[in-house]
Order: sequence, then structure tokens, then C-alpha cells
Amino acid sequence: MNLVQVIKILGDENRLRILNLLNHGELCVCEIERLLETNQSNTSRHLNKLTIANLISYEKRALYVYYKVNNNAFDEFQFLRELVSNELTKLEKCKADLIKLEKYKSSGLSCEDLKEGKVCLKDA
Amino acid sequence: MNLVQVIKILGDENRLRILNLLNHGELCVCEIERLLETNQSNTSRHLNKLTIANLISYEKRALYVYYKVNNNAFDEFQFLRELVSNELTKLEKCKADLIKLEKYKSSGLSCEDLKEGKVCLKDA
DNA sequence: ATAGTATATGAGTAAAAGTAAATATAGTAA
DNA sequence: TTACTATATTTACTTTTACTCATATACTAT
Repeated sequence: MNLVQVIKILGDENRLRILNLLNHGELCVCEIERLLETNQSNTSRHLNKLTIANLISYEKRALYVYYKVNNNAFDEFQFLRELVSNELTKLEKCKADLIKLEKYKSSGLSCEDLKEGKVCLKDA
Repeated sequence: MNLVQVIKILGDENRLRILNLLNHGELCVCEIERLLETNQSNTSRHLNKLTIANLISYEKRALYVYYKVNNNAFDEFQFLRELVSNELTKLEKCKADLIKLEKYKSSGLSCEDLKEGKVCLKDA
């Protein structure tokens, strides 16, 4: 995967939001899905693209698939650190996502509780 | 123009090649067209997109329109310097473009000579 | 085994983006 | 003026990409 393709894959709001979230720790697909407020299929597809670009990696544990940023990519393409750590945080949606993420994490609940509505992330 | 749109516009090989060329000084449209070995219409469109994204700016002098990188954009989005100065130079096409550019510049000829074939940039 | 759940993927659709040929515009030069 | 040139834009076509619904897969739990 060359630079052009990596940048092409970065050029999507949902995928940038995912990178921003994963930059703060690993998350499973259904957590990302709820945080982005999109559907499962869409989330999975974006995660797949980011994986193909080697920007993230995953680990399957029980039923869940946990995704995290791939530090090798950040070593290979130096501009990625600057982009993810400094630029993304300026985006309104990314800021809002991090607030939701904080709310979710501090709730002490798990991703199963998300769909049961024990944590409401809407307009957090 | 927000970050997502800027990245989207960066995600194209021709536009990255143009940025790489302009990073070494201003060029007019027909020079870029010959260096990229594409046509006039295509070149003009890509330049327009880069202009919309504020990544480059232009100045009209006589019949020619000269484009150059817009340093304001590089100040606003810090990752751009790293990207253009360090990453682009690793791309094969960008390397080849710079060799052609050097050949053209050292020829001492002008863009009019390009189409008359006084400088051959093919496979420089 | 069966049922249930999380994730991935196939298929179809719609929107976006890249391209090239032809034309329009704006400037130069005689 | 008229002819010419560089660049932009219109138009039409094709390819790519994002999205959604439905289904498949893989794992868990009973």
C-alpha cells in the first residue's frame, strides 16, 4: 500500500473519526459503531479499509474483534502522527467523539450495555 | 475547506505530483502538463482542486498562469510540510518528475520550447 | 446439537470523482 | 480589427467509492 492509497483512505470523515478514537485505545467494532452513530456494516467496511492500508490492526477475542492503531504505519509515514495527534483533535466531530468516548469509558460498562441503552452516547 | 476535504484532495497521484513539483518553485500550466505527461484539461482541473483547497495559489502574467504552493496552508496544516517535503520525495513518480524538472530548468529554455520539442522530458 | 451474537461480506444503488474532446475565455501580437 | 495562444470550462463518459439491506461466517453458551 503506497502513500497515495494511504492518503486516499485517510480522506474520509468516518475513517478519520475512527483513527481519532483508536488513538486513545483499542475498541471493538460495536463500540465504534455506536460512537460514530452509524451501522454495523458501514463500520466494518471502514475498518477493513483502514486495515488494508495498514493503519490499524485487530485482534479477535471471544466474539469481539478489537481494533487498534498500527504504530508501524506511523513510523513509516511520519506525517501521520502530526495528523492524528494534532489535526484530528481540532475537528468538531472528533472532539465530540472523544467526549462520548470518555463518557462511555467512565461509565464502567461494556459494549453490550451500549445497545441495551444503559449508556446513552447521543449528543454526549 | 476543512481537513477532511483537504485530505481528500491530496489523495490523488497527479495532484501529489503537482505539489511535489511546485514545492521546488512556481510553474505555469503548460509546464506542469508536460512534466506530468497528461493533457491541458486534466492539468487545469487538478490545479483548480488544489487551489480550492488553498494548497496552491496562482498569478497571471501575460498569457501564462503561474502556480505556486501556498505557504499559509502549510502553516495551518502542519502535517503538510512533512508530507510534501519528506514523503512525496520517496515516490518513484515524484523522483522522476524532479529529474525531468531539473533537466528542463537546466536547459535554459522556456515552456514554449516544450511543445516544440526542444526539450524532451520523456523518460528523462 | 441449537440458538444467539458479533463481525464480515455480497449485491445493488446512488453519488462522487477522474478523464478527454470540444468549446469558451482572456490575453498577446500583427 | 484579425489571428493566435494559454488556460478554463462544458459536456459526456467511465470508474470509483460510500452506503444499505440481506446474508454468511465464526464464535459462545445452553
